[in-house]
Amino acid sequence: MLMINPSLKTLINLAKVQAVIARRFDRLNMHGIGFTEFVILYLLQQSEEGKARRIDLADKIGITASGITRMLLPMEKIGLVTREANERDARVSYVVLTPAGKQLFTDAEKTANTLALEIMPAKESKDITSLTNILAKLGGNIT
Amino acid sequence: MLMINPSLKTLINLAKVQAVIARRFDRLNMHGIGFTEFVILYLLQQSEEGKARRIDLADKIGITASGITRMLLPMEKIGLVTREANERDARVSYVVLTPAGKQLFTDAEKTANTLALEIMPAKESKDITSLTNILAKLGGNIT
DNA sequence: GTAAAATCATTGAGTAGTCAAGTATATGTT
DNA sequence: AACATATACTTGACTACTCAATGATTTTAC
Repeated sequence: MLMINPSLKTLINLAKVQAVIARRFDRLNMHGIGFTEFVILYLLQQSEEGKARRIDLADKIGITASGITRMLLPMEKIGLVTREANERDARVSYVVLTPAGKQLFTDAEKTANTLALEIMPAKESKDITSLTNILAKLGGNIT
Repeated sequence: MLMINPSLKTLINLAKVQAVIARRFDRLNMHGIGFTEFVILYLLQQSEEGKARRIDLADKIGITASGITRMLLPMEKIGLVTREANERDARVSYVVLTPAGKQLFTDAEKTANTLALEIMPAKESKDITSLTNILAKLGGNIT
């Protein structure tokens, strides 16, 4: 029985915990969207102008450029976001939050908050702070 | 700009960090296996008899029964694991680690350990302990 | 000012899962 | 003993990504 180091063991548990949590969120099926889509709406809503470059969204949520293209396709189709060109750089295509997208986020946010508190109750604030700090060191920089 | 609660924000960062780490592990392409397959080999190797029920493996790594069936198929095909019946319960089919599977784990473990230490250096032992404890509360019970 | 290198986004092909439904067996209830 | 419920696993159909390659544009270096 080979031993593995504590770092690796921790990363294995991180993967497990995340898998279970992700499934719980996705099963909520919040107003028709999944967890990643919810995070995209959150980031757009939270940005100054309600828009962002595709590559920046991808980096923030930790998926690839290809992944963001594919996630956004159905979201554009159902009208949660639209496309906008950048006048100074023709390579860039902004993702813009629509009023419908903003409204859906507002609704979904309530459901998501409830589940999040079920998983990590506010009274565990020490753990929440501690976890946030560790995740920040690991690249979790979403504010 | 709607605020979301700290618990939810933490879970969003957890998802991001995990996505990035998972991709790093999978890109290693450790001797032909991915991260989840590595964890399956680890759990089998670490078990008393080098075998486990499918459902128990699934629960431990946080995927569904369906998911474990699909993960194991190619692993059986390349001979890392085999199947064994349970005499007392015909519903059960054990997953058994083969010598080839054990050998591959031994090799892959070195690569995985190195990357894990790159992500969470051993000198951050306080963080590792702290993260392990928090993950344990969230259901991360792999030892 | 042109060539080389970098960046942004998309596409084709594939993988690692999901859920819902189904099969087989076992267990609990009366 | 019979019937209902629960458990273990698999399958069909799907989703949410991945990588590698490509096209288009911009930036950098000479």
